[in-house]
Amino acid sequence: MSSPRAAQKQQTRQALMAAARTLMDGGRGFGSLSLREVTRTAGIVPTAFYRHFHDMDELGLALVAEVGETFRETLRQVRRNEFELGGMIEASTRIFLDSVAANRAQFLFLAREQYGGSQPVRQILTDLRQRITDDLAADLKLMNRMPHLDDAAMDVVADLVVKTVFATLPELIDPPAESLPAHLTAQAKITQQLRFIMIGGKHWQGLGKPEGETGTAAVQEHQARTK
Amino acid sequence: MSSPRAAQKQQTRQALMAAARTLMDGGRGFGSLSLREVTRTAGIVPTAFYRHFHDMDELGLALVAEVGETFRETLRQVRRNEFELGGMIEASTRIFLDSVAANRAQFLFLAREQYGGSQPVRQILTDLRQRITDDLAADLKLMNRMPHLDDAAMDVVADLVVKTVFATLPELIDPPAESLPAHLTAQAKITQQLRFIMIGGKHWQGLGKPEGETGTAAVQEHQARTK
DNA sequence: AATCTCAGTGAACAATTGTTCACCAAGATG
DNA sequence: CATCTTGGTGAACAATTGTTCACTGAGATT
Repeated sequence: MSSPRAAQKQQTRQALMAAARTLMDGGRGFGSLSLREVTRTAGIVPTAFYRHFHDMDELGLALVAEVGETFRETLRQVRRNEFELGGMIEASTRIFLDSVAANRAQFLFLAREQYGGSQPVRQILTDLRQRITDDLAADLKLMNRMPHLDDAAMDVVADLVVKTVFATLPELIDPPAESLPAHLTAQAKITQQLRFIMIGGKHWQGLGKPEGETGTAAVQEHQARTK
Repeated sequence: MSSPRAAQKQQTRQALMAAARTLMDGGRGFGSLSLREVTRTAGIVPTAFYRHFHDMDELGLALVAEVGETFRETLRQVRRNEFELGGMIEASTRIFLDSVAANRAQFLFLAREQYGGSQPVRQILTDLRQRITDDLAADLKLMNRMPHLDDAAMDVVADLVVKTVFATLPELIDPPAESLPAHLTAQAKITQQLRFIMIGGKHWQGLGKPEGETGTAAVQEHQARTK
């Protein structure tokens, strides 16, 4: 047991990542953190940083990998949870929100840097999000709840769901301001929003003619115009 | 005519804002820009900065105000455009995308800083977004397209729409990577996603029992279990 | 027990930062 | 015309930055 040296190293590495997350808690963006600040917060000397990361960017990539792993593990947990039709969204949302609360600092990094980070960080975050979207799309195709949608349309739905979840992260992380306007917890709100999307997918009727709707001509005309 | 002095001042002020936007084009976050960089890019000496802004934060607030005005003006343009039922989303989307393209740097700031910025910047951006959401909610209530939704539910739909639009901004601004996977332009994708949402709102049937759906019992059981 | 590895140290560096101050000169005001 | 206002200048400052280098000493290897 004890400390086989390599363990001590990874411990310091974790301290550096934790230091970066801590500094970001104060509202700062990752890109504005200095190497010296991070080492100072982690309790080591600046030069020791280079024993773990070549760059601040590389630290950023490590943080992405970390939250990515947490995220995907949470999704595995969601998928494992067998769900009945009506309760699926509620159950999934609750599991997800619990995970966000349990790993607040990690998801804070994700929320902050998803569009703000440096180019390499943003690129790898885009990849992570794409993988998540693809997984969700595959799941949606398996459970046959949107019979009118072809695969391409299902991809668009999955993209919308993931987009919504990612865009909701800040609300879930920040102090939710105050008891919200109505009796709307973040949980209730995101649940209802995801349900709107799923219902929309379920009632989609092909080419812009959801039900007794008019306006098909306008749609087709527009699509022709933009072809 | 000529230059009444105050005009020259506002011109320099604009140069400072433009400089900040230009520097952000390189993938940097606003929070990582230095005062000296900005003045250097704007072509003035560092000390002159203080004749216009007390702070870098104050520059950030000015940038928020600018893009906020552009945004709301665009929405006014959307609202002015009389729309037929089927073509409303398409027409609105097109107007919006045109505005984003025409004011790319402004919207880039909005997209990047919506969750990444310093606390004062983020606060005022939250306010801006809330005003936009409220306006949209009011519009949705006027045109009576979702009869089953009460006002609170309509607010949630408006929030979802605005969330989607804001979260889509980065795709609209960055080089769209390459000819997208399928024949999916950004325009077509966001249009279809907004349509999913609107259809979902239209077919909403009250309390979690959208149609011939089962599962209400499961929901209650889960909620009881996690209480 | 002797040797090697390597995570962390501490001094030193050139560069850049935010902010101050006295100063200028062109436009506004009388 | 004389005077005042004020946007922009340039030198100077203490502080902080990223990176280098030679070093140490405890754990790993032999």
